[in-house]
Amino acid sequence: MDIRGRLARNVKAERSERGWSQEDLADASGLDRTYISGIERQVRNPTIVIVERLAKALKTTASALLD
Amino acid sequence: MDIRGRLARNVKAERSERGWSQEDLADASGLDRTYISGIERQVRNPTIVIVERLAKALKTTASALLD
DNA sequence: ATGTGACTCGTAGTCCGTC
DNA sequence: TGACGGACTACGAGTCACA
Repeated sequence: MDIRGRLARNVKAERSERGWSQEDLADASGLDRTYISGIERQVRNPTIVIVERLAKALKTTASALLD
Repeated sequence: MDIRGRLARNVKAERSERGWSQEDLADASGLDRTYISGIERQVRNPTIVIVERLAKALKTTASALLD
């Protein structure tokens, strides 16, 4: 599984653990809802600054999201 | 320290642990020497795919580089 | 051996939608 | 609720000459 797959898996896991929709995460992170969708479908290659924003919204770390 | 700072610190640490120049890392990762320089000076905001390439060249993980 | 500015080109990331 | 598309702007990828 490549790095995009791992990010997708971890974001989905953290998000549903909170019972959040993609839109909830979009609001919490200040990112676009379609962009969250793209990350989870592995069609996006985000920058590390974006991964950090996701991590903060999900109360975890960038490292954990890429594990 | 933000995520770019942590990446810069960890790349520098792993690189000098191997006694590698920026150019050695550039060769091993297939990236340009000046691009490596930009990452270490925190003027770049690389994508996760780039971080993965650096991690492989340094025989570590993307997670570790962002810790 | 490294820092830096400038550049082209592709894609990151946003916003509007429909299904 | 989420997949997916089109159009758009901003910025990252990748490279060079020079200090």
